[in-house]
Amino acid sequence: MLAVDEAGSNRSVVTQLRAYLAQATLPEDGRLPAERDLSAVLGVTRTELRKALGALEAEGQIWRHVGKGTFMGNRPVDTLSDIAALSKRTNPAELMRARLIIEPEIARAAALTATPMHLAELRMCQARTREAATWRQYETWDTRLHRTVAEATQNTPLLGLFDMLNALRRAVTWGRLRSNPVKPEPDHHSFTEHETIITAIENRDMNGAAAAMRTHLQSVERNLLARQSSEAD
Amino acid sequence: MLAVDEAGSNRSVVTQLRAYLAQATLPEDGRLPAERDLSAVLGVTRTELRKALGALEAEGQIWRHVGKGTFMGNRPVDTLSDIAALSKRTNPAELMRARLIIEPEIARAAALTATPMHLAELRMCQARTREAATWRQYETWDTRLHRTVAEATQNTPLLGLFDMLNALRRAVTWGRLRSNPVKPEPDHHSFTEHETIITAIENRDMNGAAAAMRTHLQSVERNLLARQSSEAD
DNA sequence: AGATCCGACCAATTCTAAATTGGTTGAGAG
DNA sequence: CTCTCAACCAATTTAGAATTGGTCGGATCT
Repeated sequence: MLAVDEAGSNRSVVTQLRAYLAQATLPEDGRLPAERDLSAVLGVTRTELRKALGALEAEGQIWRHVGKGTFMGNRPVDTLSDIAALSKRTNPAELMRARLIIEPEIARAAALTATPMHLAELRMCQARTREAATWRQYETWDTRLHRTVAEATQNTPLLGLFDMLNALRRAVTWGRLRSNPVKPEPDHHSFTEHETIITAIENRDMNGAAAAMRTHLQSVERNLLARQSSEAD
Repeated sequence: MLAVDEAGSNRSVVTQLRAYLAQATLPEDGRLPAERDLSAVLGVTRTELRKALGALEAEGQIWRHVGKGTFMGNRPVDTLSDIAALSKRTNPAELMRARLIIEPEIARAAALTATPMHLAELRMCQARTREAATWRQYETWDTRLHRTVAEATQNTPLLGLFDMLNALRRAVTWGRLRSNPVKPEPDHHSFTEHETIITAIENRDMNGAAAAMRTHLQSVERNLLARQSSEAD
């Protein structure tokens, strides 16, 4: 009934559990048997086992989750890399801040590594956006242009990050489509801004590419805010 | 039997299909009924319908995928945001290049937005890494320190990108764990480098924070290469 | 003959229901 | 009082059925 006694009885199970963990060969992911099974193997009550597991969890040796199981090692940080979950916790303004931080650096890297093939595709996308008869077509080629910049870095992880930002953008902007059905006007700001970006990349001007991309995104942001304020547009 | 006749018969189904698409109210994701159902609704053969769908797909109005269905709009770019798929197409060197591009910018942003709470947590993580008795513990707090920098940006998408990079790192490094069981030495390069990063963030020195983070990552990279060359270590 | 229709089948994907898992509660035994 | 045991709960995984676009071969019609 004394605290010492409780600790004592628990400690024996804990040590027994520690011995088991040291000896057992558990699967790649470090998952150990279910509590019901493990209690049978160790010949202890589930209640007892759970106390011992609780102790090990408290000292960070293991981590548990309902429906998943009990695992050895550090609990993995709950990764926010899920687009759907992420899109619910953010907003267009925050997303634009992230884009302003990331995409200029992607453009900078692209200026260093772009191949003639990439440059040709950039030029083609630029031409297609000018020819676009509808906003749908414009956005198709605009998206591809920006993705080509990311591809030009020739860096797979970087391209993955860019895709994630893009997926987020679609998820966040979801619902409020472009209300304006007319096609983009020939003096749309994006045309000259795209031109500046592509030229900088062609000239291997890393700082110029980053600056041009930043300017472009700020321009897009200004446009979004303007459209938001005048609802009808 | 002439080519014109074929085109003529197809065109009628195509126009019928176009009319249906213009009139029908399809779900949020733009998915239209299954071919077997749609053919019944339009009163045409599935073969005929498929020809018409093929035409519309060719001109980019719709896109199809086995098991998924047929959808209106542009085919979504096959996003590389899947960690597992991504980790197979990349390598540690490429990943480190991406980190060198992204993480300094995260540190720069953090220097601008970090709250006293974040600074306190950074200091705590730094202390914990110094106290670490094993590499496992060291890595736990090192990881948390770097994530706190990302949290300090107070930007959800940016934090998501950071988590994605981290998940990638774990996936790519998978298999070759740290072979050295001894604890980190007191003069480990990371200690002073972390100190420089945290100090810069405390001083709201954005350029300093970015530079310190870049230096730190380059140091880690050097370390990795050295360990790789001397396999035994 | 030759195109078309029809049914069946295939592989990729989604949907659904059962099984599993850690966490919790309450009655009863010691 | 404490511990045990069984049942239950919600989160998660798993496995199998159902669905979907794509394909093939024989039957049918022109």
